[in-house]
Amino acid sequence: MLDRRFIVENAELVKRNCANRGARIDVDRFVELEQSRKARLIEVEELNHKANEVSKSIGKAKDQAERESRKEQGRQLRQQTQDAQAKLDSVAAELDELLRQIPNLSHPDSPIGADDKSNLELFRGKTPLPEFDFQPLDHVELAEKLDLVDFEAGANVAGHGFYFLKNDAVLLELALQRYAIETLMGEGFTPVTTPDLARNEILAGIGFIPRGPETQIYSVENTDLSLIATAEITLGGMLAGQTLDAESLPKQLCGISHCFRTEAGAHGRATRGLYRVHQFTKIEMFVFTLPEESDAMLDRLREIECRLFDGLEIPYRVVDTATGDLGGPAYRKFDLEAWMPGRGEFGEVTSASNCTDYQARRLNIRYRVKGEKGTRFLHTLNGTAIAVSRALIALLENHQQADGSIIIPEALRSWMGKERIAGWPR
RNA sequence: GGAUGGGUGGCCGAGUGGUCUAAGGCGGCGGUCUUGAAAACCGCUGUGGGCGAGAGUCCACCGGGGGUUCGAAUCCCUCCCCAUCCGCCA
Repeated sequence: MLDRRFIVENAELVKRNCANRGARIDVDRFVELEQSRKARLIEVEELNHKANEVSKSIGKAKDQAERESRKEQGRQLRQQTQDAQAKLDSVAAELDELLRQIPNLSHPDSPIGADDKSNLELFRGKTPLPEFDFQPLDHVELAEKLDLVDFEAGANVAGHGFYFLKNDAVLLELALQRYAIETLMGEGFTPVTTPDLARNEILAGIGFIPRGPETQIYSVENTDLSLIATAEITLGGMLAGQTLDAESLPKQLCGISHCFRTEAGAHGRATRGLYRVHQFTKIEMFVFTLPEESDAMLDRLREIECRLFDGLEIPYRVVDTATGDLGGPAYRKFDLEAWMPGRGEFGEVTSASNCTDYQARRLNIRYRVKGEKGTRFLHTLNGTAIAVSRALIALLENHQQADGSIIIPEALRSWMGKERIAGWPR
């Protein structure tokens, strides 16, 4: 969320930003409520002050009669305080509701537009689009012929959108994880495996809405826990409530987790195969930085993603995400979209965001500069290293051969233990 | 899951209803002394917020939330977390 005072002092800017992002928020109402909140806060503080004075005087009162009269005075003041506090609370609650809906500011270079149609292609990866001298198959057909994925069993066990990986697909998943982790460790990231569940409070701090008809989140009945949609949630939550020394930044984590998504309302749209599934494994980067370093760090995350996909020899394009497609927390977002021959189009495989202090303010993560008074909110960034299910699609479809085999890119061979998934006679 | 003991400032730790304005120590910062340093001594040293041009002043904060009371770190309820033991278990 944004700083309250900033919103009041920059109401026009915030309004314009909300419009660019397609967020319908009554910013004027917010400003009005914030002013009212301050007035009520002053009232409560003054009453508290008076009541504190009275309470202190009781201990020093000289006789019983005086004590009793002061007590009565105290009772009245406390009653008034309570009434004033109730008014303050109700204003604050409405204000907070609004505040949480206001999206982050946007980077001046982010393309302005209502949705992903306005996303701006920046450049392409090193690998050219494949040219097949045979009719290429999509990953679902390939997986079936090579016995790599069992969608039917997944559906029987857990429903549509679930699947079993089998045989070389399992080795590929492990190889992809190892490849990503080794690369990131080389970049100074600390590898972690994270819980696959988190408290709803943490989900909300990162910017997810755990309940409601539109939610992407599976929640666990009779608890305040949800299945995580990304390790961003747990990695960001790892330091919730903490104040770090500036010298300890940046803190770079990479987490392996499963990701669970209900995909509510997504039916009928790209639901074939592994593209839009309810569960997948993902290696995620998460970074806590100083504010002045977050822009450069976002570029770095994007570069790492490019290196990972160049290494996998998968063609992709890099996209600068339009304001209307940024979601709530992101200030700027770059996606990598891999070429997927089966779909005949590019499909999102990674996403890197600079969330500036938006998540840090919600999660109360601060830093302290040696010799300076007070603390400030740090910046958080996240980026996909490898989302296994979508990386699998791109790998299988781009590296398929005329004989039905799949060539394993050089970078994965040592982890995979082979250079080819054997095919079948076409 | 059950039992017991805990959670206090950057860290350790005292504090069981009213000068708590949270003792004391460690660490940190500044000073005295010294050629310099150490030691010793002296002083300062939390976070968030309100009002104020500022000096300053007020409010809140002792794991989170709620309650009792004129008054809560202290009493009550509840949740979370930590430690130890028991049970279950890969």
